[in-house]
Amino acid sequence: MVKKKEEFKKEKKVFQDHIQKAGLRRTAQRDLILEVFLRTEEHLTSEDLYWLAQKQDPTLGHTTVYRTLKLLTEAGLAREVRFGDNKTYYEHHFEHQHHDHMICTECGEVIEFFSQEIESLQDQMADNFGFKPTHHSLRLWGVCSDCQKKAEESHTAPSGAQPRVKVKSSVGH
Amino acid sequence: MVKKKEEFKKEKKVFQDHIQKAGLRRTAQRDLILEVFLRTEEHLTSEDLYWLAQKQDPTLGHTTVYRTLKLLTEAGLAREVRFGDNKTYYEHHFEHQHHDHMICTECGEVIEFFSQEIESLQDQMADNFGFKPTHHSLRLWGVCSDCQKKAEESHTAPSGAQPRVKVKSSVGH
DNA sequence: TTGATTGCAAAGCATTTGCATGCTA
DNA sequence: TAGCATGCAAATGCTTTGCAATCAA
Repeated sequence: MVKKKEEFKKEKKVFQDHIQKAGLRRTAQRDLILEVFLRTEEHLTSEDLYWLAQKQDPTLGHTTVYRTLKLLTEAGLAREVRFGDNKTYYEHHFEHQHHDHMICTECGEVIEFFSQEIESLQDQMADNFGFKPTHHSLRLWGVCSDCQKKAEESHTAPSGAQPRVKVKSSVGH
Repeated sequence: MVKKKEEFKKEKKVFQDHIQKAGLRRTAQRDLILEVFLRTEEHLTSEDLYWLAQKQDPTLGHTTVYRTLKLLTEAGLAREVRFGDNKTYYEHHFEHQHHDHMICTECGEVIEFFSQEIESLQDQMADNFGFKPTHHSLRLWGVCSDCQKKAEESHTAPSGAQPRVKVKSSVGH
């Protein structure tokens, strides 16, 4: 894992600025958590991030990760998302275009998508009610193309019971 | 509170059928919980429903309400919804057209809306990814027209801090 | 009679909080 | 030095589970 020194300069500045503006303090833990967050492209929970960062600083505590992720969200670097398994996931938000999610209820894969038409219709709809939207969340649950193929291949009919959503995570614990 | 004997006949049959098909048993508690649920038009939590039903049967337990709401959901009578305050709300689902929600982050009001155009675009979008959607959730958070007016009237600027979503409930405890 | 159902208490789980200690600015 | 940050343990809040007693079919 090569450390590119010049990477994430902008993001780091955003965080430093936010910390300064809020009268907070820069700490080694916050730097580490930001670094690990920026390096990881997947959606991750506080727990995921804890295990990743903990490798670099074994003294790190869960609490600090929770608190720092809130800070990153306030700074506009992260965004909280929920996929239905009752956990809070975080994704990159800085200079990332807004997008929505499709969640496969078989394998947990998360597909990001964006539709300007849907966005416009939402705004229009809100307008009809005199409602001033600040943010929104659109999620589609269903079966991704891979899992559809797998279901066809295995001639045994899939169990009728609907599985609880389980979000796939490539983060090893 | 007048009890209309002939009300909710269809819904009750749906529940009885589901119970029978699943090899379960009809009980006074389940009947009561269903009755109270059907009578209440608002979005309510298991806790809300517990307090309402508890008036009629003081021996009723929280657990039974939780379990019965799951049953109602399986039977297609109820639908789980979340508004961002980390609680599970239930709304009527049987013969109710699918709809989405706008949630006022000032007063907690929940506005239901429906747009066939948005629905179609979602399906189209899913199709682009070979994704077979089973259900979805669209929520807009923002400020309702009433709260906008109130903000204008009180010349004192509203606090900049974004309040946590608090869902209004007209259910008295 | 038999196995589903109930309600209590206890357990789970993700997240938050209190507080003594440690550390930035 | 002041007071923000940390990390542990304990608390929280919603929801689920274990289990003995009860009840529907």
